[in-house]
Amino acid sequence: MYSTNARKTIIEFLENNKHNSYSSLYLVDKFKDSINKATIYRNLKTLEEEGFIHKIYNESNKLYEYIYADDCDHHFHLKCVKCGKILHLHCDDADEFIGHIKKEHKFNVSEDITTIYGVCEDCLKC
Amino acid sequence: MYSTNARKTIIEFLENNKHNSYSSLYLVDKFKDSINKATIYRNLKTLEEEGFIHKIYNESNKLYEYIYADDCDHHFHLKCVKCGKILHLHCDDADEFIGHIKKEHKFNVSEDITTIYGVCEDCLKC
DNA sequence: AATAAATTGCGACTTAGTTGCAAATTGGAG
DNA sequence: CTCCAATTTGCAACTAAGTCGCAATTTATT
Repeated sequence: MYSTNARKTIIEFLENNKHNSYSSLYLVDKFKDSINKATIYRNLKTLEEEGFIHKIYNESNKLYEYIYADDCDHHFHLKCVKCGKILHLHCDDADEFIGHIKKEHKFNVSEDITTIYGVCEDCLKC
Repeated sequence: MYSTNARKTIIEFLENNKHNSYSSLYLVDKFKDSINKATIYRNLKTLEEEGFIHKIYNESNKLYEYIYADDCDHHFHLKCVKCGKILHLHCDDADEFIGHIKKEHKFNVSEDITTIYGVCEDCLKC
């Protein structure tokens, strides 16, 4: 994977915003004057394939969203539907829950492609 | 809500296929000779607003999917990424897990808009 | 510096989903 | 049953996120 200006810009932005997810559209708009949208989409695709970022499923079902993959395997993501913030659920209770679903409901959960939606603490006050 | 032929056809189909989800595109194609696609989308929207069906989030992030809402509130849906089958997770362990997330992780989970992905028992054999 | 491979920009394209509008259908009041 | 307003439909044009082919540029290697 070559290190290009476009790629560096995208990675730098995502690295500096690990706690939120950023939709493809947000990135396309943010860098519209410096990086072509096809380039952004191609980079997001490559970065995901190489494991640098994770693609998650947007509740609007319209946009791709990405989070910087800081060792993002094997845990659920909690996404606040109000502010967009992502929480990484490292938690034994989650493992137990998954084990229970496997044993009692005969279903093998894939944490990595599942996003749990809800409202975070900060947004509950609003 | 008026009872029209188009609406009756769509409801009947969804009622007879409660165990799977059907994407908007599937319905558009299935009834392409008898119902205009705008009518299908408008009906899906109306039916969802009235609570007859649930819209869920497709892992491809490209298509709307719907399940017939047979008292579909307050539980997770498990969706098999291989066959598309939906399981309705009525389960105390889920409630405990949600309670734990609320208490320890300060996050209020919305079960109704969350779909848990994985592989079902049947597809595990393949 | 030369070269091959990877990447970019551009613009045209694809396609799921939406919208405006006139025509048709529905259901309730009289 | 008939009339009428409200709802729904079909159609075609539109929107917009994302993709693709290709020529031009950039990158890494020797």
